[in-house]
Amino acid sequence: MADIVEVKLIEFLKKKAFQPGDALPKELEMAEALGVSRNVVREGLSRLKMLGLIESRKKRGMVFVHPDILGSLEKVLDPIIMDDTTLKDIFELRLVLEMGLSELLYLKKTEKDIIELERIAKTQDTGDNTFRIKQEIAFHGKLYEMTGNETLKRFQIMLLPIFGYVTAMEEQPIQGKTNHLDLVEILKGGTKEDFSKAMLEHLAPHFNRLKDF
Amino acid sequence: MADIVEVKLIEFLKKKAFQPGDALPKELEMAEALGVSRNVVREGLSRLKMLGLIESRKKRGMVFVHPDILGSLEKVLDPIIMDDTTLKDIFELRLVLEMGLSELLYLKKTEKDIIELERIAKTQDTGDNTFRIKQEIAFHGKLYEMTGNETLKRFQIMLLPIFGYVTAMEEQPIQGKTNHLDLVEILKGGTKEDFSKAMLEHLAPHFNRLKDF
DNA sequence: ACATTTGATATGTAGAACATATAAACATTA
DNA sequence: TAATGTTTATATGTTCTACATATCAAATGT
Repeated sequence: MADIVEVKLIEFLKKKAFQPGDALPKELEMAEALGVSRNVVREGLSRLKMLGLIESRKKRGMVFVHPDILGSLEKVLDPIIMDDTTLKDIFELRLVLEMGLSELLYLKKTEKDIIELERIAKTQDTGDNTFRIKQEIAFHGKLYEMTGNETLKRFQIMLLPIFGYVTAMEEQPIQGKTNHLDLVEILKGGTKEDFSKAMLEHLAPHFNRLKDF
Repeated sequence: MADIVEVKLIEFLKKKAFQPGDALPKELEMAEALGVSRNVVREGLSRLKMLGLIESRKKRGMVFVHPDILGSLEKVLDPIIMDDTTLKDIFELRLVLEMGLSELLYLKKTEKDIIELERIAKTQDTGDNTFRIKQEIAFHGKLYEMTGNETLKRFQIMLLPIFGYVTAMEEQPIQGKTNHLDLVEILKGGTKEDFSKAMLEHLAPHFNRLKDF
């Protein structure tokens, strides 16, 4: 019945429209008000703490903070403990994000970004597989970074293990016929539509993989 | 220091490669093994329970289950308690998803889906604002549903309040020059590229909104 | 052979006690 | 007076004990 307390606490926070830094009632008061032991209240508070909704400071009490919405997701987004269906869903989600990025990229890209992106793309692709993956991560990570959307970027980083897990299943990595340098060239002078098309070609091997699931 | 216990428990789960249904050691054993009181262990377990990593049954003990990765996100994804930057990020994320959907849609769409989608789109648009929003939700919700990706669909549902909150800021709703029926028509006979373009036009008012933040 | 009772066991809840850190009030000194 | 050091009250952190409750499993009775 700590679940109930948890829900009530969250409702309480939303209802009162707390500002960051505002202090919550003390544990004993809550326990009394809800008719449960301090122990149960602490369990509820502990969960909110993990969700990043509150922080506790001795003597001050619990204070409300703006939640770190991705914090909790981070803890469970691990391919080892996920079921296969969700794994596929997440893999697909990543591809959808990647495809949808074009519009934002063309809104926000700067000269400086593109130069940096080109530098990353030009890094020699040795035969080493772990290096290739690193380079892949760097390039696509930079794309997300260019959007200036921190949440999006963090989300992408969290998705990497999933991506790695799925792609690691195959021995011989299949390259799309459009590579990173092609993408950079389009970003320099081409249209959004060209970029979308090129990105699709670049991701084609992954889209094909969806059918195997 | 329940944080430490939480991390250790999660590590433990990942390390042991638990199968769903497997029982964890009992609370007292863990407490002893970790050198803390049963209370602290319970706090940690309580958090895992909230993350959907474990379920507890009396006498049986705690059993591992495949996590509901979006469950925890659901609890904190509320515009009231989010900071403005994150709010904008999430709003943007939704647009990115919507734009990236085309590829999946063209992979998975069926005759039946399109008929249903057309039915939704044809529902008369009365002047009523709340109705218009409902209809908007129904249409775009159906698009996500058509992908067959349950995680994606759930995610989209969670994003709705954010979308509603942001769009509610303006009094007079601005319609894009491409409407739902146009999109359906393209889905019937047009190409992916046409669809992407049309979707962009449809979402144009929202993309414009990004500049105001 | 089947239904019932009983007991053992692991989680759930409660309450008291003490530890610890710290904000605020108070006292001390230059 | 202002700066600094000390005390004190207080809210969270941790531990321990006791009991409630549900349920699996074995013993018992029909």
